[in-house]
Amino acid sequence: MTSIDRLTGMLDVLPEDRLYWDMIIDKAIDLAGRYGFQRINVPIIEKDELFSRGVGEASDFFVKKEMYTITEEDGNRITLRPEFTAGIVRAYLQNGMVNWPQPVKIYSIGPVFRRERPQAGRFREHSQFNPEILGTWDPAADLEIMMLARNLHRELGYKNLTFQLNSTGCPVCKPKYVDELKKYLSAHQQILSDVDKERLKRNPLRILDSKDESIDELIADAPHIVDFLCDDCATHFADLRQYLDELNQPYAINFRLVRGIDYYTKTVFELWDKTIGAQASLCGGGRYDGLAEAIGGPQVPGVGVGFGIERIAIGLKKQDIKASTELMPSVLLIHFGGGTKTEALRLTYALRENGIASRIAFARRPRSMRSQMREANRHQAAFVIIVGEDEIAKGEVAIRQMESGEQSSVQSNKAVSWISEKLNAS
RNA sequence: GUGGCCGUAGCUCAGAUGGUAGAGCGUCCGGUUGUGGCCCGGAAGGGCGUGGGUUCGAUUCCCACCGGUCACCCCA
Repeated sequence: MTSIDRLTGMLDVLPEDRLYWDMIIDKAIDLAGRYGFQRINVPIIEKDELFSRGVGEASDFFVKKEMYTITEEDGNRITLRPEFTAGIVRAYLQNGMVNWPQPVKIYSIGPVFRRERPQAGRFREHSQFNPEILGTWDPAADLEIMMLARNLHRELGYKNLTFQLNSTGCPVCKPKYVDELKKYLSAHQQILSDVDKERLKRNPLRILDSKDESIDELIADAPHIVDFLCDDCATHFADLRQYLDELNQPYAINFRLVRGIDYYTKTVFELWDKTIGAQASLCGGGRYDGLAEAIGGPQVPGVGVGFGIERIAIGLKKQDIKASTELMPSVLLIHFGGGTKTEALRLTYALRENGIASRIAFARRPRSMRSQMREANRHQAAFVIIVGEDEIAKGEVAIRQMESGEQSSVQSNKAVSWISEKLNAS
């Protein structure tokens, strides 16, 4: 009985689930490599300003106090990262990656923290795989990020995923659109829910993805961002769509797709799996051409995506996709204390040095053979090596193959090679 | 931050119109001399989420709080 519990919204990932994590992360690393990305680590904690200026003080991370921020004794405010991109862009600037061959393609994997109320598929600590392409305006970079997103899921076994794609414009064209939208929605304010009325004041764009179905028609008739894009944004969007079409990659234009982080420009997209619950977004990303400037650097265009590892794992399980549970064949060393224990220990380490998974039956005082055999069975040992007094007297050990029950006497100093041969043969 | 549902052993769950709790699984030990998976026996493990209130007495009634879960919000 533990008296101290896990913090709200935190997760213990047990061995069974960890298999899914390994599968997802292995695939992410594999794909990132094939796409030419290099892995970096960035700190879990950054200065508060990185996120207030990067993510944007108008975003809900700030207004709803969803970040874990602590004020140090000297007054510095430091924050547990609520997302990856700002830190990666900061690292790009600080480490002079502007002088590397462009674009720079890097990714990071690790936890991020947001103090939200937990829900199906939503946790206060969650882990992300986060690739970014920095230093190019080419919409083919947007395509590459989207292809990486889709293919990661595809190669993991996901079926029937479609992209939700939209453009969110840029500082040139977006404000005009927001004005128009606000005007339109204000004129119909009376049919908005209280929540949406609140959003109308704070962030009218968010009404587009309101879950209030009674305003679906209202929104369908609302001004569309695509009709307001400036030439630059419109061309970018058209080019990206052309690439997707030419590569036969299906996607759904979703003009109601808006993202909560302020730094996005032009392309925004998500990949959904509705079976997870209300939190359907497996990954979300887009372009952020103004972020580097916002945190004090030169203008560096960028595009990236964040994958929620927990959500992908949940989705895989719901689709009955199994993570590999194959165990390395292993050996259990059985002994009866005294000299037999010493010999068993010696053999255990010798086996391990030779690449054979092995474990010794732990016991402060000698345990019965039956008990130790049961342990071998429970741990699904492939072999048991019995080191008893009789065997030691003859310089031998008894080796039992658990599945067949076949048992042989082997010279002690040949035990490791005997098992190696058996393993190689099978 | 708001709302619905839930809160009995590690897990899945029983339980009494209020008299201080059980099962299955799991774990550990054992079933004659050093041998597993089946079977059998035994043990450990819970002041029934926490704190108040009502009562002679509450795990069972009431309230609050905490936690879990789902949804809103927001997001991966």
